[in-house]
Amino acid sequence: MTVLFSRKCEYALQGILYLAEKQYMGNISAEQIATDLDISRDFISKTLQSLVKDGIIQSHRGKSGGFSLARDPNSMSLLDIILIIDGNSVFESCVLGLPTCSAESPCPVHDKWGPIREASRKMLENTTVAQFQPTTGSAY
Amino acid sequence: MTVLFSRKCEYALQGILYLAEKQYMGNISAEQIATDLDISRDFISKTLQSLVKDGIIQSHRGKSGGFSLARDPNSMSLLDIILIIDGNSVFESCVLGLPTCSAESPCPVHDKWGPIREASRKMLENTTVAQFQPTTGSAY
DNA sequence: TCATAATCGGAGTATATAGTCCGAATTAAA
DNA sequence: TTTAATTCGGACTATATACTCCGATTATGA
Repeated sequence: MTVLFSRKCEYALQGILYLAEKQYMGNISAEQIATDLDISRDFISKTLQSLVKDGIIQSHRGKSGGFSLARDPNSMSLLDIILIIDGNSVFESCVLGLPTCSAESPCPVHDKWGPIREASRKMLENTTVAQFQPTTGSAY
Repeated sequence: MTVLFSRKCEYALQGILYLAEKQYMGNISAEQIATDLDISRDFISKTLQSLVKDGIIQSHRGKSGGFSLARDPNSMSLLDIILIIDGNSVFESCVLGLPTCSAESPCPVHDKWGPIREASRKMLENTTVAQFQPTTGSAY
């Protein structure tokens, strides 16, 4: 089971952080990414293709083609990626699954969960893709 | 989509907190619970049945039968229920889904996620079912 | 210009989770 | 002892997610 994000989102985050790490190498093939991350080639390929549509990464066909980052890593937070793929339901939904839970009619743990949810959101918002580029010292 | 727990687990938590709230009334029928929580009768029934097997709640068949808490609400934390139904993978798995992530070979957000994970765990551990009984002042 | 290496994209399969249906067993009370 | 109300339990269906397959398209470089 996943923790907070869908499997697709997990793979997307892994893929993007990997691309940031290898950005200086230019285009990276799906084959290469699949091998290094130990994910099926066809599946990571599909996931990355949808990120291309979202404008997060670039792709180039043909010989010496592959994937690379499309945006400035400094202005791309993990939260940005998560919102694009999973939406913000994880930051809005009741942790007990009560559809009626809100500030006005809170569920039994609403107030206790709020600060934790905010902390995770802030953490993901303040973590940029750039932090995983080799020059800033990553530990892949 | 769910936030942290499986849908089954969400329903179980809702059901147990509801039973704590109504404990003084004795057995509550699946019909009644389903109506009040707005869940399908058959489905909440199945979920509660498995909680009976786990020893968390009691059931009684026949006329005026129904479900009630089996344990002392003071010694039953939300964490206990979650561990029984979903296991502890949510507190152990890498938030990015990397199978190799650990303290020795941490993923890029491992250290940032750790404290948040611990905070949620503590919150759930320190929240007992008893806190939702009418005498202690609940807000259903 | 041709062979090769790569993404693209659509359609399909697999699996887990979610949810339903209904008859049998059980119990309380009239 | 009969009736009504309830859980029990097994089999079934639906749906979303995860994942695969493969031919078409595109680009590079010899």
